[in-house]
Amino acid sequence: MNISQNPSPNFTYFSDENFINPFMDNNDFSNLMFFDVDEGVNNGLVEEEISSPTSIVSSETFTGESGGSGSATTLSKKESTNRGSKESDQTKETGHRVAFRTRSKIDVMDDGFKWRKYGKKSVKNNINKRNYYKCSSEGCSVKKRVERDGDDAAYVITTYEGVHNHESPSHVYYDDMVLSYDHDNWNQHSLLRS
DNA sequence: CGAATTTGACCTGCGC
DNA sequence: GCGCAGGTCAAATTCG
Repeated sequence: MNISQNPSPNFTYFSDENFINPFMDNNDFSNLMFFDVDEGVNNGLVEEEISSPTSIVSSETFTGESGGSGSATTLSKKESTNRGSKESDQTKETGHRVAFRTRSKIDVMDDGFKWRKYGKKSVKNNINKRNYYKCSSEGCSVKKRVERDGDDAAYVITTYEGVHNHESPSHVYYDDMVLSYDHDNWNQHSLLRS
């Protein structure tokens, strides 16, 4: 498998035209989009701005600060689904989720992190299979889902869950973009940029 | 031969 | 309570 994708949930990358895409050969990021995966509300698929290049919809932390509107609720519900004590604690700390859709010829993009595939499933409303990956780095429980858009197979929807507790093995592309990233201000960043 | 992937089974939550 | 859907596990298989 290929070392995969991106957005180390430490992201800050993909900042508009400044984003240096390592896989430009296979992807058309003119339609890259970020989704606020506040599932249940809009299913993460914010169908808008397709015409505007690299529109960042939003990205939020799930670490339910009491101020959060709906996402906190969603998260706690999620957490309860964790089996027993397995990774619930970890998930709490890394309850960070981001989804984005890219127009790509390949399913799995190389984001510098190493992922191990642990599942594959066909989902409703999508003839394509959804693939499940975990960060293969020891102690890092970040997960990723990758699926082709059911409406337009030219697009790949990637969802990251959690935050890497380590740096990207190939910390190359977005070096200076990531360094100053501050979780708590990510929203502001995206809002400002957009 | 060890590591990674595949894939069917199993588990859990949710809606009816 | 039941069935469906999504997510994860783990044995079998494939790959380097």
